[in-house]
Amino acid sequence: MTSDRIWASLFERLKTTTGADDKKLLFLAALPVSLRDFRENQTVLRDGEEPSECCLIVDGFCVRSKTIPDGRRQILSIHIPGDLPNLQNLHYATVDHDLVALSDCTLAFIGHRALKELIRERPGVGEMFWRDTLVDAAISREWLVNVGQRSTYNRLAHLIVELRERLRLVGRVIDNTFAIPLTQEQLGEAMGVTSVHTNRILRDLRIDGVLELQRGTVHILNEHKLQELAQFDGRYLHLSPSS
Amino acid sequence: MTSDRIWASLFERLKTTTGADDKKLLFLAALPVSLRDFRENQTVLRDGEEPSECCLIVDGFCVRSKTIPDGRRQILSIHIPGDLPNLQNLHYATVDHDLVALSDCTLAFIGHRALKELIRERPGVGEMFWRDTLVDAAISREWLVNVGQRSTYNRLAHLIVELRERLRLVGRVIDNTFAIPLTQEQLGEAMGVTSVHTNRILRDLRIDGVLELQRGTVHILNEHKLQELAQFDGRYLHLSPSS
DNA sequence: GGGTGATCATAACAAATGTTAAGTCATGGG
DNA sequence: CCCATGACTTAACATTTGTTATGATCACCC
Repeated sequence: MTSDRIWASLFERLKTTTGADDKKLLFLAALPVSLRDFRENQTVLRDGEEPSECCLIVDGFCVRSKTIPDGRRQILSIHIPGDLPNLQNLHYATVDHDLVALSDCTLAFIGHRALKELIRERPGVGEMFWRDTLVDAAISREWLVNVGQRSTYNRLAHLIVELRERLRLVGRVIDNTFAIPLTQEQLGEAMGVTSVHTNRILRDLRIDGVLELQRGTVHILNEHKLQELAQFDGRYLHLSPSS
Repeated sequence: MTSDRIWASLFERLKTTTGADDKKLLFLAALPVSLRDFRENQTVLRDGEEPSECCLIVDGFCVRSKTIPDGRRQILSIHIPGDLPNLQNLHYATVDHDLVALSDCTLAFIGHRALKELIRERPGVGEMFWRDTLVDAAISREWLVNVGQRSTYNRLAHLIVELRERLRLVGRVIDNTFAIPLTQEQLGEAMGVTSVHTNRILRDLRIDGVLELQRGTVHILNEHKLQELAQFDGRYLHLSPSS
C-alpha cells in the first residue's frame, strides 16, 4: 500500500478540523509505520495491555468497548478510517478498555518513540494530536448525554447522524448512504439497551419511514424527520479550526 | 489567599498521578492567576462561550452539564479541588457544555497566553496537562459504562466510590465520610434517571445498610457491600505515573 | 416565629425496557 | 445442495423506571 493511501483519511480530517498545512502533514507521512490486517471481531488491543505503538485506522471500523464483571458490555466509541483510537497511550501506559475490529480492517501502527520524537521537534504536531484527543473526549461526553437523556428512538437517530457527519469528513458517504457495520446487538451495546429493544426501535424507524438499516448499510428515507429526532448539534465535533 | 493554597490540591494530585517534581510545579505556581468566587448554582462557563482562560478549582465543587432542547440535563462530570475542568479550551475555542458551581466555590483563572507560553518553554508541563485531559476522558468513558450498563443501584455505588477515590487524592475524605453536594435531582441527572427514582435507590441503599446521604455528606455504613455493588476497578483513573 | 421555596419522601399508575422463547432468514462450508 | 450458524424478528410477560401528585421537612429571610 502506498504511503498516500495510509494517511489519506487522517489528513483529510486534520485539514478540516485543524487547518493543518501540507508541511505539517509531510512530517507525519515520513513516520515509519507497520501495517497489519485484522479480521472482523478480532481484538486489536486488550484491556490491561501496555502497547508501545499507536494505531491509525486505514480502512474498516473498530470499536472501543468495556466489559464489566457480570458480562455486560458497553461500546464506548465507534472508530472509522482516519481515527487514532489509542493516542492516549502516549501519556499513560495501560489501555483501560478493549479495541475490537468491527469489520475486516487495515491498521497502521506507529511507534511511541518515533511519535514522541516528532512531537518534541515539532510542537505543532503535538498540539494537533492533543486537540484530536480532546475532540475524542467531547464525543464521549455527547454519548453520555445520548445514553443518559435521550429516548432510545432519538438516541439511535443521534448516533446515526453523528456517524454520518464523521464519515462524510473522510469521504465515506455516497448518496446519503453509508456503512454502519454493527449488529443489532452491538448497536444495543452502544446505546445501553438490549438487542431485542434495538430491534423494536429499528422497526419503528423503518415503519415511520425515517431510515432503513440492512446488512450494515444505512439508507436515509426522510432526512427531515431524522434531523428532528436526532436534535443533532455538531458543535461538539469541533470541525472548524476556529471553534 | 496564598499561592500555596491556590495550587495545593492540583499539586497533590499531579505528584501522585504524574510523579511531577517540585521544579515543574514551581513553574506552574509562578503563573499569574486571578481568583474569583462563585456562589452555589452560579454558571462559570456557558455553552457556546469562548473563554480566554482555563480555570482551576481551588475550593468547592462544580459540574459540567449539557442541556438538550427538550430541557433534560445530563451531568457529565463532577469536579473537585485540584481539577482543571476546561483545559480543552486551550486547543479549541468553544465550550460545548455548561460549567456550574455546585457549592460556593473559589476558582483560579489562568490565561491561555501565559499557559501556552509555559508549555512551549517546558514541554514537560504540556505533557502533564495533556495526560490530565486524557484521564478526564477516561473518566467520561467509565461514566458511559456506568450509565449504559449498570443497574441504578450499582451505578450510584460506583459513582460514590469513584468520587471518594478522587477526593481522597486531594485530602478531602475524613473518617470515610466526605461531601457530595448534589441534590437528589442532580444525582439523577448524573445517572440518567429522575429524582424520584434516585430517591428510591437512596432509600434502598439506606435500608440495606450500605450508606447514608444526608445534607450533602456521605456516610459509608458497610464498606464491603459498597465495594461489591460498585464493582469498582480504579485503573481508569491512572493514579500511578507508570500506568 | 411564621411564611416561603427548595428539597425530600412516598404512593399509584403509566410507559419503557428487559427476559425468555420461538421461529425465520441469510450465508458460507462441507 | 443441505446443513450449521449467527443474525434478525416477534410475542408474551416481568421488571424497571417515569409521571404525576401530595405531604413532610428543612433552611432561610423578614
